[in-house]
Formats: sequence, C-alpha cells, structure tokens
Amino acid sequence: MSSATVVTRFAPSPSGALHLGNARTALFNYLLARKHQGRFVLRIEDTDVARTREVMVEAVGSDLAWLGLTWDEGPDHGGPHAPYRQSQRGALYQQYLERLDRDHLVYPCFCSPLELDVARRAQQAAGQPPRYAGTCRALSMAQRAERVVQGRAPSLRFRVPVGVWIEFDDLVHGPQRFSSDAIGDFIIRREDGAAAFLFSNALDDALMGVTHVLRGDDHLSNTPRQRLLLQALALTPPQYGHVSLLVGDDGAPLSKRHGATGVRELRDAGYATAALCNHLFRLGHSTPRNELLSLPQMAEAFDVKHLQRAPAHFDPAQLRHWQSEWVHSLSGEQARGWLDPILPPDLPPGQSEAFIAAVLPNIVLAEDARQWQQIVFDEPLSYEEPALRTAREAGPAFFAAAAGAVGSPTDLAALRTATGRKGAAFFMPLRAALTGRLHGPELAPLLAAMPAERVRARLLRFAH
RNA sequence: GCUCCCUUCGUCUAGAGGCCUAGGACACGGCCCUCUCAAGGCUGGAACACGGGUUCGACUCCCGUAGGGAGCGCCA
Repeated sequence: MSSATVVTRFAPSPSGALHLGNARTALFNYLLARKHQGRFVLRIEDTDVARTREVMVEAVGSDLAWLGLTWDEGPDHGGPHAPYRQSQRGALYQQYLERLDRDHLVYPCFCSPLELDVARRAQQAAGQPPRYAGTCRALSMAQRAERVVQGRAPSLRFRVPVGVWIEFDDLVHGPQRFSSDAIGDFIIRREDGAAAFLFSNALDDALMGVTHVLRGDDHLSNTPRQRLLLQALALTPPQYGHVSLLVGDDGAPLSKRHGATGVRELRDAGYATAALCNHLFRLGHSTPRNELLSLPQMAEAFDVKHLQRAPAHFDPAQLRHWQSEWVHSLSGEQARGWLDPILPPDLPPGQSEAFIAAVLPNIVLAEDARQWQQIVFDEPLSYEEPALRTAREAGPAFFAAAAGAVGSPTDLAALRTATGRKGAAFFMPLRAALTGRLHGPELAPLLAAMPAERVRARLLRFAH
C-alpha cells in the first residue's frame, strides 16, 4: 500500500454522540492516511433523516477536531467528491440504482414488514437461516403493476447471484471466503426512497476513491454483500480491515453503565486529547513504544499488521496513566495555559508559576489542581481531622516561633532555626497548619506560591 | 438454527516452529529516595482456554471441544 495515494475515511452516522469505539476507528483511519501522506475523508452518513439530529452532526465534527483528527475532505471543507453528506447524494444513488435496474440486478419488493417478519419466524422455527425468501424476485410486470395500483410502495432488492464465492483479503483477518448462497437478496433502497447502508456506504467509498477502510468487526460479514454490489457496478472496492470491537471491563460492548464512554464526557472530565489518543492508539493496536506519542509519531508507528483481532477492553486506569504522562510532559508555559482557567485572575507576578511548579507533579486532572488552588489561595481553609490533631500536638510555642520567623519570601531555614525542630517534627505540623491536610506537594515550593501574610495568619491560628 | 470472527499475566499487548525457564506497559506488592503524598529508581507476584494430532521440537501449523462476539434487518 505504498505506490498510489492512500485514501481513508471515517463515516459516522450522526445519531448519537461520538463514542470511544468510533473515535478509535476514526483515529486508526486518520493515522493510516497520515502514515502514507494520503487523504482522510469525513463523510456523514445521514440517510436516515428521522434519526439524524443536526446538533449531532456538529458534535461529531467538533469532537473529531478536538481529538486533532483533521480531515482533508468533508462537509465543511468540500473536496473533489462533494457533497460529503449522504442526505445530499440522492441523485447519485439514483443514477447507480438505474444502472443496476438496467442490468436487471434489482427488483421491487412489495413485502410488508409484517409479512417479512412472519416469513423469518417460520424459517427460524424450521431451523433455517432467516433469509429473504425471494417472494418478489420473479414477479411479472403485470403483478408489479397490480401491486402498485393497490398502493403498495416497493423497496428495491439486489439480486444476489447464486452459487458464487466471494473472496477477499481482509487487512487484519487475512483471506476470507463467503458463499453467495448464504446471502439473501438484500434491500438497497428503502420504501421511502432512501438508499440503504449497504449500498450508499459501499458506493460512496468507491466513488470517493477510498482505498482503505478500517471499520468495526461487525461489518466483516457485510463485506461480501458490498463487494457484490460494487462488482455489479464495475467499481473498485476499497481494501477493508476489520478491527475488533471495544468493550467494557465486563467484556460487554461499551455502554453507559461502564461510566464515561463518550469523547465529550471524557473531555468534560478533564482528559487531554493526547491522553485519550495514546490510550486509543494502544487498544487493539500494539506498539513497542511505551512513551507518550504525538499524533505524527503515532502515524509513523501505526501499522495494520499490528492490529489486534480480539476485542479490547477500555481501561480507565490506563487512560489515567497517559493523562499523567501528558501532565508531566508539560512545559511551564504549557502547564500555565492548561491551568489558567482555574487560577485566580489577579495573582501577583511569579505566583501562578510558583503554584504550578509546586503542584504539577501531584496532579493528573485539572480538577486536582483546583483543589490545591483553593487550599493555597482561598480563605477560610478547611482542615481535615488528622491534620488538626497534628497541628495541635505541635503546641502553640512552635507556631508562635514559626510565625515570628515568616518573611517574604518565606524561608524555611529561618523557620527551622526559630523553632529548633527538623525533619518530620518540623514539616508535618507546618503542613497541617498551612494546608489543612497531611498529604500534598512538597512544602517548600508550595510556600513559595503562598503570600507571606497568609502563611503568618495560618500559623498564628495555632499559636495560642 | 446457519455463516463468519475471536481466545497469551487482572487489563493493553510482544510472539509469524527452536531466540520462551513466554518479553514490555498499566494496575497491584516490596525496597530506595523523602516532611507526607505524588513523581522517579530498583524489585516481586502474575498468562499461552481445553483436548487431540503433525514434528526431533509447538504459544506458534492442523482438527476438534468449550467459552465469547458478529451477521443473517426497509439500523447504520
């Protein structure tokens, strides 16, 4: 896959928020395109008007953009194969439908949902695969006309050839072979005139020049149908690679009860795109590199050969690890940009830098920093019980001496001399009185961020 | 029911017949560092689903079994 330009695509149906599974699929396709200096296409599969919500189209786009997965062609930028929304491609579908009709490869089906359901049940009961029985396959023109007169609107079915084998190489599963006899005539245009997924999806991939598609495992057995369709149209199918599904900790498909599983939810929870992408990158894909990777580095390391065939479990603990890696990779300036929204706006020069330097090794989400921001900058301070006890045990004399030695900036060595204590006996009461808790970032850097007046006041509180 | 897919430490995975007394990462335990926590360094426990073949030799190949998943939709 090196010579010609690689074109991949992500084709979400905007019927819900961008899910982690879809986000990973998008990432893989993006990475594959970037690795080969190819193009990444975004196509919105909104043929089902009833289920499409305009806000979702927006949301998918902004989630993708937030992830950093920029597309080269899509509804908003246009491109050589516009339009990129299936709801606007009806004329194109019609044109290819007519070609199939001319070749007698489609036929109208007048069966009602009820009739189909009854037939399916009968087949199931008889131990047969529930396939379309071919009721309308051989209707004469007269019979068709009669049904139309009765007011029955037909769907269109593709005439699946009998007794042929469909063979192809899956990018991740290797050689595949399906018998056409296991496939019933399937609907390619619905009664309401909308193109059905199997048709519009395959046709658009071919028409848009898509060369490689990484998609969910659940499409593997759809692939022979789509190949049949494209073959009938003399169009070139892309190479498909079917990636394992993403599941929750219990092995069941990711859903609400697994906690936050949407890109938006994770973003709102404070995770960085780098963290999410790094975790997704290693879910169902392996790499020898254990460090935090940028998107270009991921593209370089990405390889369809390293795609896993078994389902992968989404693991919040590992996501958290990448988030922590990301936090620790931040420069002072970047950290400042990240934490700026939670810092008090009117801080004297140097103080926010001091605060960030003190707190950064201890936090993973911005929320953690907010807690320390309150401890350092807000009044009144709330004390945890064990901290209160430790402070009281140190005795008033200790705090009186310490408070007397507070200068600006606060010099811990001066306090040490004044109190005559060292080690834990020195630090722990100070920590307790100043932060209200027994655990936290190193005291010296933390003090550097705290105004001297506040330090003195908090010490004095225990001086009598 | 039929067709197809999958199965290595708790999790993500390396492994393409001998390099495997199965490697790495996350998580977990211990030690070091240390005012605490975190970070960091070192370290420990932890897996080839099962049963048959093939082979001098199988995690790797073949066949079964078990378990999980998908498809068989006028949903995408």
